[in-house]
Amino acid sequence: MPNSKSPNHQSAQPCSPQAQQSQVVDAQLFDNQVCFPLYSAANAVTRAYRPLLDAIDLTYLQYMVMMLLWQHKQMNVKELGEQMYLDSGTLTPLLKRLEAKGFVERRRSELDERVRLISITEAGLELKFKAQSVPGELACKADMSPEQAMELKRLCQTLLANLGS
Amino acid sequence: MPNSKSPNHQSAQPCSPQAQQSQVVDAQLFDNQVCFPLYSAANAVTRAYRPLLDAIDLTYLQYMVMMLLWQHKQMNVKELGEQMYLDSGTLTPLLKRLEAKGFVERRRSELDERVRLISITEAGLELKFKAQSVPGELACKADMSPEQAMELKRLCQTLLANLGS
DNA sequence: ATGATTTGAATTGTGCACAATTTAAATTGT
DNA sequence: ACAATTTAAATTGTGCACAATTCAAATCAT
Repeated sequence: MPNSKSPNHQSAQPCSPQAQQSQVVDAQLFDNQVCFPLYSAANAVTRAYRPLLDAIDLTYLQYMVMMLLWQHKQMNVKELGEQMYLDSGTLTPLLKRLEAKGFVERRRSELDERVRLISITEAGLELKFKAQSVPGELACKADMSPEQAMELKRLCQTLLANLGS
Repeated sequence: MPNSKSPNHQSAQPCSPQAQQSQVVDAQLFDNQVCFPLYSAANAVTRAYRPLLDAIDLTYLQYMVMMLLWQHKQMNVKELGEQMYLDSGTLTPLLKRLEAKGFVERRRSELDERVRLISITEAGLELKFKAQSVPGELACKADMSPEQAMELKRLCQTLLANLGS
């Protein structure tokens, strides 16, 4: 067993289908889906952020990029992609839009011409203050206990890790 | 208190910011976000389904629609939208694509000409058998215990309900 | 009955996601 | 040194999401 990933659970139907549960669940029934509520909740979150972020002219994803840049000041596309589980196909146009709004600067690295360095601008830094109330307002809408929120986060991170890539 | 929705928790920062926690968390720090892992996990799920669904020429969302139609045989756009938390702007083109593939039929209701009835075709019904292994294969990739899966689902449904609409 | 309102879908336009491909620069192997 | 490979971004094309608008049919109000 040369793998650090040990658990190997089986939920609705087992991995090797020798089945025979007393509680037979129809895994092809819409209401028995686990991931669709996840999918819908993720959409609901971006919908809930939208009116809060409209005021500072950011989408939810752009807001997440800005959050990384408030912290790191400068990152390249690969680093952003690793943090956000996104590739250049998604990030390049998004970063161009942030550049057009004046919140980031996109220039080539001088050490490695392939690398595109994304750095925050003065206007981008100011956004951090304008966005101060956003987390609290969203937490209010979401109305989850800290325990529920942490558990949700933990489970999502586990799933994300298990699904790999 | 004329509201059935009672809890009103406050997580990262309280709704009315009179703050002062011993454990001060910076809600503007990327790593402290609760919803971004949710967002990333949802993307990872559709990514994980993709190779499984390619064989039957369905996207994840199309697969969810087919699941509803395997059960109900016929639904209108509004009913689909209520189940899936999506509107006609998303569903109409998706249903046209399913129609083009021959998995559903789209016709007007004769009782109410505004209503578009979506009914499953023979080919659409056959998909249910071809897709039999999909839930098990995904469960295997996800590798969550039944308890974890149920808890994740429950938390997502709570969040979805709290965020409303 | 008919004008006003409401309702169910469709349309339009913007912004993700992401597979697949392309481009150019850096690195590796001999 | 330089051909082959690898790597970082960008590009292309398809399919969601969703706000906003439009359109037509049904319902309501007088």
